Amino acid sequence: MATIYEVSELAGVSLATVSRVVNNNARVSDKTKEKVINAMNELGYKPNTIAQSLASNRSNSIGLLVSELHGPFFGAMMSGIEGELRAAGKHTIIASGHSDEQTEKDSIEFLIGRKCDALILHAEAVSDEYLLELNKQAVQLVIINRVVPGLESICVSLDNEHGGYLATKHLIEQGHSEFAYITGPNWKQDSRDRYAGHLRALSEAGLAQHPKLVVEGNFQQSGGLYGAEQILSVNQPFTALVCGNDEMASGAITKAREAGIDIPQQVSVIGYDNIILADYLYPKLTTIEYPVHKMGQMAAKLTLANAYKIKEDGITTAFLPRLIQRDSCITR
Amino acid sequence: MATIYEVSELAGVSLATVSRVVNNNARVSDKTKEKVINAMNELGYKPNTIAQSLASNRSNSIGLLVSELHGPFFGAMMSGIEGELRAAGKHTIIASGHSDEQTEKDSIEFLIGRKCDALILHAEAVSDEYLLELNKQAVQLVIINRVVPGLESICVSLDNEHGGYLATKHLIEQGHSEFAYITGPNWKQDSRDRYAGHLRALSEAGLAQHPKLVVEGNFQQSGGLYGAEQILSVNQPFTALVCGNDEMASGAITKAREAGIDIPQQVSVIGYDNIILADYLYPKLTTIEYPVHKMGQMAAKLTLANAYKIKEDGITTAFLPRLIQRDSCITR
DNA sequence: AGTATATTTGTAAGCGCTTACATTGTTTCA
DNA sequence: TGAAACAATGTAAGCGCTTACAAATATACT
Repeated sequence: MATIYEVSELAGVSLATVSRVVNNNARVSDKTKEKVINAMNELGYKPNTIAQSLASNRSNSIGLLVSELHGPFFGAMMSGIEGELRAAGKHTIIASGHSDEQTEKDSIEFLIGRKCDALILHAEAVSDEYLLELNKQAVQLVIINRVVPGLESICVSLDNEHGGYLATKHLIEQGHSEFAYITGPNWKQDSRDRYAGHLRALSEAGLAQHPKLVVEGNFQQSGGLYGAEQILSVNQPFTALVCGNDEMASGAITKAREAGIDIPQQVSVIGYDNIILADYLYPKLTTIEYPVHKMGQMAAKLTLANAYKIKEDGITTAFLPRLIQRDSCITR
Repeated sequence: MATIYEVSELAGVSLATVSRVVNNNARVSDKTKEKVINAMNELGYKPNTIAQSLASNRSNSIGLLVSELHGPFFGAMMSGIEGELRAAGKHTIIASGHSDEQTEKDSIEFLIGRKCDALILHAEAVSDEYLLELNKQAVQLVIINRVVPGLESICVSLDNEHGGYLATKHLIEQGHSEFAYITGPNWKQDSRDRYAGHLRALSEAGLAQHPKLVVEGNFQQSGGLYGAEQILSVNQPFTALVCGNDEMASGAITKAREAGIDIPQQVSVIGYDNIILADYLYPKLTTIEYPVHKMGQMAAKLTLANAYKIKEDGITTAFLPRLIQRDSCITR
């Protein structure tokens, strides 16, 4: 691999001049620039980005921490972020945290070690204090899907409580009064928020949640399978099932169908997230939209604005969920 | 951030000694090692991985090129690869190529520029020649889901032709003789291979593919929607629909249902890949298993073996697909 | 023409590490 | 006891770039 030195030799200029044309950040006469560019082409020169990073303490790349590399939620998020950053000529370095505190910390350290210019974090397991501390250091931070008190301006989030409220309110308006609920993992804030919204809608309507009809799931299809099984086993009647997310709704529908229950005739089901799958389930899933792709884009824009002072307009950090009506909920 | 120099000062030893204990690659007396470790802890020292890479020309990280960051196929692949590499203490740097030649090249260059010790590539758009050339350079390569002549030993792949054959053969055995087919993009080798297998099964049974009943899709749900629409519009009877992958099958089923066609009573549908979604569709989708997660793991193992001489056993590069029977295909 | 000013280029000191080689200290054994 | 062999540590030269600062050259103005 050719180095900047060889280019400078061939072009008959100094290292500094080559560096200047590579980075296009200082005046170089057209004549010299041309010589350098020719030399670069002839040698097939590609800057060593590692050396660039070490010398400049910048890397033109942004670290992204997600919980998992698979699944529609993170897929859409990564995709939204990467697309936006790529358009701005920045690279994305992705690391996964597996919702585990130590793994999240390791990954964050890896990203910092790789001299990322900024970090976009979907961190679930580390504490607020840790994030506050991180923010105090030089790293530019954007936090996605979480609100850390004191860091509101860099937290891109959805009002999950409101979404939970919307879902249940919709069902109440459709005449339902007996609810089952499959939550996400209770240690996750978004899961708790969604459930809180559900309870608020209920109490507003003078209704209550039967405790035997709420079961903790895992935000995955298997959790929906399991949750539906539990709920059906308690022999407590209900006409609507609220799920913490679409994947669990999909599992629950499958299990209910196996049990001979007709969705939505006997039980209405509502999900959360509006992942692409929702539109292809049978029945098509009524759900709450989580604009994760858009939010990813926004997180990226915010990062670009903060880390590179690139002017971006229309920056919002607080997103509002909305109801997507399809076929899995019907009037009672 | 503390540097190795500060650690050496505090511990009262030389830079070299600190480096030795960090890398644990040369004899250091226990006493000295302890002093150094204490100093590192006291300062919260983390090696600057960029500087390490530059100096050592290694990075303990492996570059991964995928086509997209979203979607169940790449999700499972990334997940399989990353898990295996993480277990070996290596980091994964992911870049996406968007099935575009220039973008793939850019991303590969980015990964090389980041001094990845090896590359795992899901490259669809670059030529065989390009990959051969790349392989000649110092970079360790593993290619996934593609067989490049001359590079067989580093290509982890599935016999797509055989899978296509299995799918159609299964339907033939179930008594079907009139087939519709929604292909993936024709420029993709795996898509063509699957279709070739379909044709082979057909001709083996003395059957032929009606040309009006084959339409080119895009490997996404929208392609299934579109494909089914096209096929239904030609008014040519068929009893079985073979889809190039599960996502298109899901779209096709949705569209067929909208058209009032009962799946599988009127038309049997088979997919390909066995993505997680297949098990949650209604009817549950009969499909061909593409063990992408396993193949990802295998690609990672192969990489570890080649790039770091880590002994791994049970390395195979050629995978065989198999039929997964569920509810979307019935005997005629 | 001579000076002041702006533009272009070069020089050289790092960035934080690794590692070949040199040096010093410690054993071993004839 | 002293030379040979080995173990532990230090020295210093890079790795391929960026970037202050200095130097050289071009341009403007009186």
